[in-house]
Amino acid sequence: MEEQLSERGKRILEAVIEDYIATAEPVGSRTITRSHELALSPATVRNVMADLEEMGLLASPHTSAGRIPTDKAYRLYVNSILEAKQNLTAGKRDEIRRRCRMAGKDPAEMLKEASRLLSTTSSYMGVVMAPRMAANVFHQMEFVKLSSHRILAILVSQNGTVQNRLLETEEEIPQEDLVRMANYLNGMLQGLTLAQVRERLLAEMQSEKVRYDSLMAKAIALSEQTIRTDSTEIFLEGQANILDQPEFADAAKMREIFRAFEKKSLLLDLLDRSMQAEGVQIFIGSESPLLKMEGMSLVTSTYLTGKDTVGVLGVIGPTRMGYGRVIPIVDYTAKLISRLLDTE
Amino acid sequence: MEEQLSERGKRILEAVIEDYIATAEPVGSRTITRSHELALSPATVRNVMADLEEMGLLASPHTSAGRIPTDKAYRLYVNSILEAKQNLTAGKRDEIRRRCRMAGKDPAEMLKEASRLLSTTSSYMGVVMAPRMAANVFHQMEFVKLSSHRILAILVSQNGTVQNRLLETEEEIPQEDLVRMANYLNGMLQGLTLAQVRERLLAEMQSEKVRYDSLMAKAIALSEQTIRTDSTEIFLEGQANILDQPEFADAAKMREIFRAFEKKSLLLDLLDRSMQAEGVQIFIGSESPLLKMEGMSLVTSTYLTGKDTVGVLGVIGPTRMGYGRVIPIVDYTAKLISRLLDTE
DNA sequence: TTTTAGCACTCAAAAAGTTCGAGTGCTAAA
DNA sequence: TTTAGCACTCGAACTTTTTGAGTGCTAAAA
Repeated sequence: MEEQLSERGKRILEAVIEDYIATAEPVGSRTITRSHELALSPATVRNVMADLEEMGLLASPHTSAGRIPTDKAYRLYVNSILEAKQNLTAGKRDEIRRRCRMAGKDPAEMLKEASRLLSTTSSYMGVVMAPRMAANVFHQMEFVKLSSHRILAILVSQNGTVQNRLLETEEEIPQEDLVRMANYLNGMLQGLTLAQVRERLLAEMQSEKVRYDSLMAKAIALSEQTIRTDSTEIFLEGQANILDQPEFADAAKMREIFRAFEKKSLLLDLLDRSMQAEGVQIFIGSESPLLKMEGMSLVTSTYLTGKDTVGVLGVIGPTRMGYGRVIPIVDYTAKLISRLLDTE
Repeated sequence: MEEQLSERGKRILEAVIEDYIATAEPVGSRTITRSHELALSPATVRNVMADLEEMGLLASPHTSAGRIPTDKAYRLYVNSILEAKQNLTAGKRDEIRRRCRMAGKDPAEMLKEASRLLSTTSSYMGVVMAPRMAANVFHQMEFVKLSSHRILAILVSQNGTVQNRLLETEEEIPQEDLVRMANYLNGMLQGLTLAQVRERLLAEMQSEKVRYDSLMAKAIALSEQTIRTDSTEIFLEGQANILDQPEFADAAKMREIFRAFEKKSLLLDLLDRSMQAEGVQIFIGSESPLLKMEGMSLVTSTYLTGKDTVGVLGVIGPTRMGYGRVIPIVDYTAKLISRLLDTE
């Protein structure tokens, strides 16, 4: 804080971070002079490291161990990476593309595959938050009669998402009425988001003209029932990957983490927050409000359909994560998903 | 083997198993005389235990530790439990019923909830294998036109399962043709299982009469595309529960287990096998062909719709599992699910 | 002024050594 | 056939010792 970070300090800090990322062991002055050619003696490095420690960028677990980067140091490091946007190798890019394509057209399927993909390519956990149902744009609605009192309502959104709901009706509704209802609704709701659709339906239910037309009243009641869901889905894959991280080797820690992720609501908060801003975002350990996230970081990026940010995806790993490797993966995957969702 | 198991031997074996289940520690002669009133001295118990060891029912980790039951002993124990069918407390039964009801009508949703339920009530892992899609009975099929070249095909099975598939067509098919196609198919396929449907469609594609009717040819081709899935879904819940089991406390073991369950195919084999016979079945540790199952047991029961066994559900836990508690849970849940699926 | 060599010091982790006690098997008496 | 008694075993837990990577400081070299 007090003093400005010198060029040399920066170099050494980077070296510490990189070594620590690679080994998960506190790194000492000796190690650094060997692995990064800095043309400096360990003693000098020690002096600099002491300064860095004072600035709150390094910490020593105990006197006679090496030092480890603090969250603040990671932040600095990550910011410098974000500036110098790296690119993926062509191979990686191809792999990602290929696997996303494979998943087919169903958006949910595709997002799940993306999550799996993020986890395998990063070797941490992959996470994808599906677009809020309410943000989807209405495309079409159909009612299919299954038996005298059971109707299957089908709601198709413009991005290709399909929702079904089985409805039980009091009285039998003839097939041709169902068709008329669908036509009427399709005309009325064209191009609205599902959130708007909902509002519209509720308004409509109050209106005079509907009171006198029991068929329309029914139609509206039915569609209101159909649309009454807004749980946001989260795909979390590759949890087993974090078992390989040495920092979580002990059983108690592991348990804590698994328990934390079992409740997806915590994760949801975090992802929601990263949807506020566009593009790649990074939460490092203590920066996150999620208590149990101690020792973990989250790299996310938003994805869009058209011009609207609709969802967010990313990678969760230890704070000591290969950011340089992970950031481009997340970035590229988000862009790809945006493109794939858009062509629909 | 050699010698027949005496009544007293049986009592003592049971005592060892129960203590071991409760504590996960090797149990010694002393402990047993205290916790189960057998009116025997430790020395006598020791003698009997030595016999049991010779019969391959007990094993000692080392000379100066107590003894632990072998898989063979568990088998014996479990068989005697199975005979003396225990019942659940009314409270537990109510809870299970309540939670299953809550899940609503969608079969997939219900099975997932059942899996979660099995995991929380047993405090091990819950697993449910959904009915093979192919075993479902065809009820109805509809085609909904989304845009000029995109059709949404909807397949409804008699148990209420709905499948959608987006199809792209070369040429535009008018809405009324789609309706005719659906009618034709619905007539033809009524009451067949999806497996039979598939066969029928393939046969039909060859037949003369279809060759000359391009509309029918199209219909059949489309529906064939729709039905072309047969992945069996498995719901596995409560994995975090096994982290609490002391036998899996060390990190390496945990990792192994999580990795094993990540590939659901292994589990699928095992569940498939337990579908061969009806009712509650138990696989104990080494009896299972699944290598990684070392130290784990599986309690399953089949569930039915009508008279046909369609799926299997159960609990996976350590070999040292509270069988007496788990077996009735699994049994009751399977019966309940059968009933709920049936009323549809 | 900055860098480096030298040195005493620290402290966790690994290795080696102790102690403790639950549990065993055997023998001989009840 | 059962039990009391006893010597013996051996892992778990605790202590002690050793080791070595790493540190901070000082004083000499650049």
